[in-house]
Amino acid sequence: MPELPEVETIRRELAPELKGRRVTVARIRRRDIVGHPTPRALRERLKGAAFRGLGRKGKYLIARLDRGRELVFHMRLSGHLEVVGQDERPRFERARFELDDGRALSFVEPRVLGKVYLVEAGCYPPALRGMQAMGCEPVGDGFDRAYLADKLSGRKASVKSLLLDQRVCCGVGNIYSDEALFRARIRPTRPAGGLSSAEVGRLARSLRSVLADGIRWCGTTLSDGRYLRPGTQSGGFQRHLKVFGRKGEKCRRRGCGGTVERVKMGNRNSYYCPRCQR
DNA sequence: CTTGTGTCCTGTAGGC
DNA sequence: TGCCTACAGGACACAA
Repeated sequence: MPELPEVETIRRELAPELKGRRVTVARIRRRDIVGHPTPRALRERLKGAAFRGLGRKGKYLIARLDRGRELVFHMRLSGHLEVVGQDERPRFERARFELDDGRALSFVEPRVLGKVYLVEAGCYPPALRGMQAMGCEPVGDGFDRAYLADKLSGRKASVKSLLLDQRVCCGVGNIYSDEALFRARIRPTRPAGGLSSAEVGRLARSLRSVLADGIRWCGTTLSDGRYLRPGTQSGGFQRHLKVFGRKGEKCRRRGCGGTVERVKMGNRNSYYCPRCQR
């Protein structure tokens, strides 16, 4: 499930491949993969488009094109991007952008929940309003205790559910929110507004550090292999997970001896150590 | 406005 | 062996 560190890794590894390239032909294998405009309009407008750079906002990957346009990708749960040779066609390829060097950018998304959008920069359609409403990035400027306190204060919802809210912590998903809460020693079920100032400070710092570590290790590839880097290598952060996916296993904090538990909140799982996290 | 729930989608794991 | 169900989960629509 690509979250901020995974999308950032894709951005860094794809950028040199796309530099100076043009799209010759866009092929849409599954219509539902196109979020805006229509598959036909996207195909027509993309013909000959040149890549100018690769950016990222939260979990969105943004390819800047010529004439002020942007090709925006969202991987959702299982998407990934890779540059492949002419004759290579990855399984679950949903869209393919042939490049002028004979290779192709392939958008692979087994579950077809991901989307690709072609838009005018700064003029986003309703389908992308989530991207505009996004809050501060935990890896960027302005994400500190004061910012987080403002977002969490007075809220009765669980701190976990608010960390997943992209208007609060853009780029954070299920894995990194659980890991950040572990580092901050806070239970995911705690009402957000009930955190002390010190806890909010710890949480802000933990989010920054866990995402930075995720980027350093090129993201998290779970045993299901849902996330892969553009060269189809695995990330490395799964080796550093303290709680996520470790239900029933021993807490990794030295001298703790607790057992990781899993709670279902809404329809998603949260993992935590009941001894370390209060 | 806030909060919780259901839905999208499809491959895979696990049960029987 | 093979079928069937539950599950994964980010974002959003919608209800209370």
